[in-house]
Amino acid sequence: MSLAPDPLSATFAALADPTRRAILARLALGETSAGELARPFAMSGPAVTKHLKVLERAGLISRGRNAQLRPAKLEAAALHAASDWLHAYRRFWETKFDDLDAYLKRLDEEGEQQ
Amino acid sequence: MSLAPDPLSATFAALADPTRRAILARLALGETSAGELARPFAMSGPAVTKHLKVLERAGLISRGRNAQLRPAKLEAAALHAASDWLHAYRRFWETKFDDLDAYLKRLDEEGEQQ
DNA sequence: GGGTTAAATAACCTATCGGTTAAATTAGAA
DNA sequence: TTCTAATTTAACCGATAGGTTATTTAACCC
Repeated sequence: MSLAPDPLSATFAALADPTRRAILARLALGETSAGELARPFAMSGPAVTKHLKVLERAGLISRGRNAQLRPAKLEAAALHAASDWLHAYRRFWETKFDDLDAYLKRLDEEGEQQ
Repeated sequence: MSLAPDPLSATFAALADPTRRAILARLALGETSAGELARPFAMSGPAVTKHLKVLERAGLISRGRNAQLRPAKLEAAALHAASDWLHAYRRFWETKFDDLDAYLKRLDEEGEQQ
């Protein structure tokens, strides 16, 4: 069994996967079953089960029970904690936008990547 | 070489490590060298170099040059993008807090009736 | 009970992560 | 040039991540 990381690390790690972010986006529209969540992805059922487990351990979702279905529901507290952490840096990017030199350099570097 | 993930995934993955978040917190106070960043951690130099590389590939920092030193500097744009993503869910947890607020208010009013 | 459907578990595979030590690089100082 | 300091690169290691297929469990329906 893996050692439990701190909650914030677990949250950011859970968000670091586009499939999981898509699942959260879907759940923001309302709770739904694992099968329904799996449908849009070219991915096996067990893979989705694993993603849901990661999200659950990060506190980002909770699971319910409705006959054979195990609906997943968005739990926003962990998102809130992640947002709070980032918020501490907001001051930083708001005050640094007048750094034209860094801006142009970044644009140039991004251009080279493609 | 690893396949480049999408930028948002790279950012969240970079934030999913307490050492790297501590590095960013230090850099929010001002740019500094790799050695200075390594000092508070019980960790070898190469390990810090790797963390800095992860942060750099995520666009969260940039590196400079000052003699033998390679000062790292916080780059806030990627943090901004991550914050924007989370912001889309703000409505969700704020609604929940509104619900809680209304619930407490209702409890209070019901209490007054008795 | 027997069949069907939804989901989870088990076992496995490959790639990436986070660390190590040892060697190479880069730049200044004597 | 030679020495020294800061950092990176190379090579390696064990653990974790993200996927697969096959099997099992859970709950409903007849």
